[in-house]
Amino acid sequence: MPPPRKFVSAREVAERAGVSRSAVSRAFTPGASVSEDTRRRVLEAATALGYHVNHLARGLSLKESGIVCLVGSELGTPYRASLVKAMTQAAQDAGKVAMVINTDRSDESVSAALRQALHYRADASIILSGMPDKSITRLCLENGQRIVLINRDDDQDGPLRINLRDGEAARCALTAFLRAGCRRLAFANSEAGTPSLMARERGFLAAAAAIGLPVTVERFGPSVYESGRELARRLLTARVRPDAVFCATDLIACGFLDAARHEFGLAVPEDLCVTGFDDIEQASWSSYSLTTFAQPVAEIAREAFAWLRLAPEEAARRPAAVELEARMVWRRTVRGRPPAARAAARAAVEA
Amino acid sequence: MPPPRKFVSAREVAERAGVSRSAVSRAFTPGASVSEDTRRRVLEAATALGYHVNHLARGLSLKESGIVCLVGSELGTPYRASLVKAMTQAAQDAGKVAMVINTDRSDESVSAALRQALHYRADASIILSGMPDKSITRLCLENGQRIVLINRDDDQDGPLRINLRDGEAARCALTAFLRAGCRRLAFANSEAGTPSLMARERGFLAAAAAIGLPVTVERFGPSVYESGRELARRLLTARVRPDAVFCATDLIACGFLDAARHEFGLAVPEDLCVTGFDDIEQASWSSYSLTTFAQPVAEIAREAFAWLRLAPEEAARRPAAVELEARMVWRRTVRGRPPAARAAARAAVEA
DNA sequence: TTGTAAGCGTTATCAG
DNA sequence: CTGATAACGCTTACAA
Repeated sequence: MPPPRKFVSAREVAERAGVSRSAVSRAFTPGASVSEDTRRRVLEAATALGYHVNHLARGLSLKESGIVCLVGSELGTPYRASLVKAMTQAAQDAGKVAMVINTDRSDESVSAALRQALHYRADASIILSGMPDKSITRLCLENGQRIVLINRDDDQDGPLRINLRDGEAARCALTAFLRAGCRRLAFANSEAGTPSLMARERGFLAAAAAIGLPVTVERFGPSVYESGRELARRLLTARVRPDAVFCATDLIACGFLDAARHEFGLAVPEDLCVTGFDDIEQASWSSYSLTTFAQPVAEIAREAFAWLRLAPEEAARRPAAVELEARMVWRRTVRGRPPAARAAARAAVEA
Repeated sequence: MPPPRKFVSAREVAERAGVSRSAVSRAFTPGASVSEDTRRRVLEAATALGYHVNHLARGLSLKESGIVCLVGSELGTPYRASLVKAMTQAAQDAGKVAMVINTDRSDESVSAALRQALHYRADASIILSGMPDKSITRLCLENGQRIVLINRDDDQDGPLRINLRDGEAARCALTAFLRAGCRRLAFANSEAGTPSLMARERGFLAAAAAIGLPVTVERFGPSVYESGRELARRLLTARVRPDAVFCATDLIACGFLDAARHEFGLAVPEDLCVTGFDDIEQASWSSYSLTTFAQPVAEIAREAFAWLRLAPEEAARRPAAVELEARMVWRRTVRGRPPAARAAARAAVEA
C-alpha cells in the first residue's frame, strides 16, 4: 500500500560530492560557513542527482515547518478567493507555503482545521471565517503556533486581529445617501451573523439613529447573490419603499441590483441608491458599477505576514489588533459625487 | 530567532499513560493491534496533554506525507477559485491536505512550485495551469510523486490527464448558433494560448469549416473581463458585424456582453447570440443569463482523487487520460431552445 | 572550514 | 498485545 518512494537524500549527495553529510546540509543553509568550493561541488552533485532538501525532516530538527495554514469557508466566493490568493502569494513571498483548509460554517470544523494545523506543525494559522474554540486556540498558542484572525472581531488576545472599520464605512455610506437626498433607508443583510456583517449593520443603524432617521433592516439566507434578490423582493414590496439600501456584501448587492432592475424595473441610482461592501471584481463590471467599500486585501495580507515575521517576543509586545480602512469606491449606484470630485469641481468653478 | 516551541510528544503521552512509546503510536494507527484498554488510556493522556501526532515525523517514517500540492495561476478568478475549492475539499475528504502554490504565467514558476512539492514530499501534485518542464515532471514521477494535469492537453505519460471535450462543445455551440439563424460567426479569444482555449477555438473553426462557414477570430489580452470588452469593440466595429460569437471563457463573455449592450446598444440574443465557457457563477446572474458550457468541477476533482487513491501499479495500468463532457447550459444569450425543451414542446403539440 | 555524533518524533520490525 | 530498537533525513553543537 505505501507507494515505494526513493528520494535521494543528503547522504547520497555527500558521497557523490566527496564530502560529509553536514557539508551538504550547510551548502543549503543560507548563513552557514562553507567554502565556496565545497558548496559548488555539493550543488553540482545535488542537481545531478535531483536532490531536494526534505522539509519534513528539516521541520523536525528546526522548530519551523515553513507551513502557514489558511482556514476558511466559501473559498470559491469572489472576496474569499481574492483573500486566499493574496495570502498564498504573501506566504510564498515570505518564504513559506500555504496549506489551505476548507471549513463549513460550523465552529467545530474550524477547530478541526486548527487541529490539522497542529498536526503539520504549522508556524501559523490564518483564520478567514468562523471562530475556533477558545481551548484549541490556547493550545495552538501554547505550542508556539501564531494565529491571525481576519475580520473576526474577537477579544481574546494572543492572536493578531485584523479588522476593518466597518462602522466608519457605514457612516460614510449614510452620508452619501443623505447627500443624494435619500431618506427612506434600508439595510440588506444575510442571516450569517458574522462579526463584520453585524458591525456594518450596527454601524449603519447607529449613524442613522444619531440623526433621527429610521432604518428598515431585512435579513435573509447566506451571504450570496440569490439572497440579494430575495432581499430586494422583500424590501421593494414593502409599504414604504426604501430609496437607499446598504447591502452587507457586494454579492448581496449584485443580486439586489439585478432584482431591482429586472424584476421591479427600477432605475439605479435615479429611483434607488445602493451600496455594497468588499469591492469584488464584479462590482466594477459595467452591469453593476457598484459603489462600494473595498476590502484592502493586499494590505491585510501584508499586515498578517509582517506580524508573522516578527520574533515571538517582539510580536507579543505589539498591539495585537490592527484596524484598516475600508475605502469607499465611488461608482454609479449612488447619486452624486465623491468628496474629492466635489472639491475638484468647486475648484474648477472658482478658477 | 527560531521560536521556542515545545509540542508534546508521544513520549510524554506514554509516560503519563504508563505505557511505551510504541503503544502510543499504535493507539493512533487505525488498524493496529492495541487492547481497548490501553488505547483508551493513551487517548485520555493525549487529550489531557494536548498531544497531536506530528505529521512531519510521520511523513518521514511512512513514505506518505498526506500532502497534495495544488499549483496554478489566477487563483482569484471565479473558475479557478471554484476548482481550488473543489480540490481542497476533495483532498480533505480523502484524508489528505492541500498545499496551494500560486504561479504566474511562466512555466518556470510552475517548475518552482513542483520543486516546492518535492521539498515537502507531497504525495501528489495537481496542476491547474501552465506546463511544468519535462525534466521536473520526470523527477517528480521518479520520486513517486503522482501528477495530475487539468486541461493541460499534454502527451507525456505518467501523469493523469483530465481534459474536457472542448471540440464537442464547440460543435454544440455552432449547432445552436445555426439553429438560431446566425451565419456571421466569430470567436473571441484571449492571447493566453492555453491548450483548452486553443482547443475550443480550433474546434469551432473546424466545425464551421465543415459546413463552409467562415469565422472571424479575434484574440486579445489575458482571459479577463476587460479583454472581453475590448474584443467586443474590435469585433462589433468590424465591417461585417458578427451575429454570433463564441467567447473562450465566461469572463470574456461577460465583458463582451456588457460592451455589446452598454457601448453598442445591442440586444442579446435578438441582435447577437453569445456563448461562453466555464459556467462560472456570474454566468447565471440575471444581468448575463449566459448560455455556456459547464466545467464539471466536482467531477474533475472526483476523478483526480479517485486516481490518486489507486495503488501506483494499479494507476499505471489504467489509461492515463480521462475526457469529460462540458455540458451545455442553456440560458438566454442564444435564441431558441435546448434540444430537450424542443422535444418536450413537440410532445406537447402532438398530445 | 570540515567531519562526527546526537537528537528531532514517528513508525516498522522483532522479540517477548 | 506489548516494549525495545532501528530506521527516516535533517540540523547543529562539538571537536578536529
